[in-house]
Amino acid sequence: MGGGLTGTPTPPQGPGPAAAVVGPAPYPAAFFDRPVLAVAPDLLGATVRHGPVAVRITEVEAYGGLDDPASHAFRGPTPRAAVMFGPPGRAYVYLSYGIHWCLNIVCGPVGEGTAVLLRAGEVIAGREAVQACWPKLAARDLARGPGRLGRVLGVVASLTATPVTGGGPLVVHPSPLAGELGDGRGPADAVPGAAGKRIERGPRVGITAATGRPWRFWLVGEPSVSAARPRHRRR
DNA sequence: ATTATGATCGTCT
DNA sequence: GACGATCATAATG
Repeated sequence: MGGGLTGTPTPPQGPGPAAAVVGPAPYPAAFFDRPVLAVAPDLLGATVRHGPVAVRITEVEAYGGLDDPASHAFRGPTPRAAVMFGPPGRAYVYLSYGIHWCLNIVCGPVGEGTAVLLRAGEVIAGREAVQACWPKLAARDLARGPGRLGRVLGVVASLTATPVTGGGPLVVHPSPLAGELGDGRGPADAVPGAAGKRIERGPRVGITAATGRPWRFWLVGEPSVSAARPRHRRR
């Protein structure tokens, strides 16, 4: 894993309502209070939970602050982007193309304005209910793409600015054993976090500015990551 | 297989 | 008033 903070974090939370949830402790705010380019790859393999649904993150993008023309924070703390300049470890939710609610996690110290966009993942809890809602989608496609990921998790505007470090409706934590997916993999095959997985990086997608920055990160070999699928090249 | 287009609305100019 | 950090569907090779 990366340097320093990626080990098992010390849970800052005492017992409370959130303690009833079984699983690893959430990442503390200090995990997100680092350069966004350090946090982004460290989030690969982590889990986002909202109610009964949990997604294991397989693809992310880093967005900078005033220095990143592709970032919503580029124009400063406008009403929409103000959350990005707030404390790290909180959700930044925005409406994409008038249709899709997409989820970011704010990073860095207050005033920096950086965040990680969660672009794709694998549904590892609540999958039956999710599948029932979108029966035409293959399991690997349920949370593929930021719009679908947000949709599966039930991300809505009111979640913006809520902490993901515990005590809020959204929680990000180190990935538990993936065995609960029930897709043939037993707990013995489960991979905690991104351990054993290769991480690749490349340009961000869907943007028109700063396209040269390789600020997109993904787990190699994950079906939910479109870039991981070898493109059939014509001869 | 790839390409084109409509949906739909908050945000910023 | 224009433009998206996108997706689903339809048309076409």
